[in-house]
Amino acid sequence: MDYSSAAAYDTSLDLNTRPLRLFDDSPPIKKEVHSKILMDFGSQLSANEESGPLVEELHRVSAENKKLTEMLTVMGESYNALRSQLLEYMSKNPEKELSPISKKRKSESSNNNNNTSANNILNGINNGNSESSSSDGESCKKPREETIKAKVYRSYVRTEPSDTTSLVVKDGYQWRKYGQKVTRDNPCPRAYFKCSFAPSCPVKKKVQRSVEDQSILVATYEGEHNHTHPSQLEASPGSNRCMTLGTVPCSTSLGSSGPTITLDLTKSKSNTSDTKSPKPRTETPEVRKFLVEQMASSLTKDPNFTKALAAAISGRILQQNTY
DNA sequence: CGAGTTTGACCTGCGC
DNA sequence: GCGCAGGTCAAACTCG
Repeated sequence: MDYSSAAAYDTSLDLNTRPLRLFDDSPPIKKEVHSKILMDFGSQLSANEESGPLVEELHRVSAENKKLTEMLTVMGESYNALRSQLLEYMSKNPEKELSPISKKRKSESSNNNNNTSANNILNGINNGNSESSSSDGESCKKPREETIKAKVYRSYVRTEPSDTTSLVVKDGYQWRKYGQKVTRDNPCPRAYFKCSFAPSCPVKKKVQRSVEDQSILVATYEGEHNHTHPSQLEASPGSNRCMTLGTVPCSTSLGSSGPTITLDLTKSKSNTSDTKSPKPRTETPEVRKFLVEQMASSLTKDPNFTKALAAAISGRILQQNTY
């Protein structure tokens, strides 16, 4: 694959890390790397061949990328402001709901669309790629199981639009499907999975296509895994690989449906460490910086991620060429 | 043959 | 109490 040609395009994968602004004070690694690639590529180009139009295109795309980055930064700041307002509000009014959600069970399915007004805003900013809902709307679920206290979070995975039947979200864990149901507010069936990696693992997963965009799979996880991540036990390379990037769980999959990179940004810490407290992030700037560095080094060192990145970039290039 | 999936039946909670 | 809807069970089925 010709990686260098990819650099002339917008290679910034929308991994949704910036909008979430988990690491506010972190150095803009992606931007630096990106512009370095662009610079290297640009100098190579001008030195090796007089491809003026290409250089022009390079500059144009570079400027566009910069503009988009700025927009993302602004969005991220808005998100942060809203988020802090929300947290502030919630800490002041812990007993109040943000919106008059009825005690109806339907809140579970409806929180796809109309959870809370504040969450709606956050989701909008977040673009719905990956979003935390640990302050979930499922708390009014039936109290039959102790999972009522289990953490609920959700991840969004974009799939090939043509693939409207598969309800498989590859997150590295082993899941056993135990049921499927068509729910009222979504014509697409919802699939129920249990973690089959460890027999005693209480984690359940519900996967359903989004009503608005059926190419998006909404995976709702309930509970916490009581075992280590399978990829940590068997680090065998394969078409699917899961890894934990520092503290950000992430999975990449290179299936026939194209590369999918899922950053589980709903968990800012590792599975084992965040089982207790869903409290807001309190990392110091130093910690954040460390996390970012760790994440970046994990990314650059992992050959599979490089592969996935290359595949994603080529996919994007093809996509752009069709416009 | 075992593991995983499918699917209809059943259970449970909630609103009326 | 009844009906509705979400969640779960388990027998039948499929696949490697």
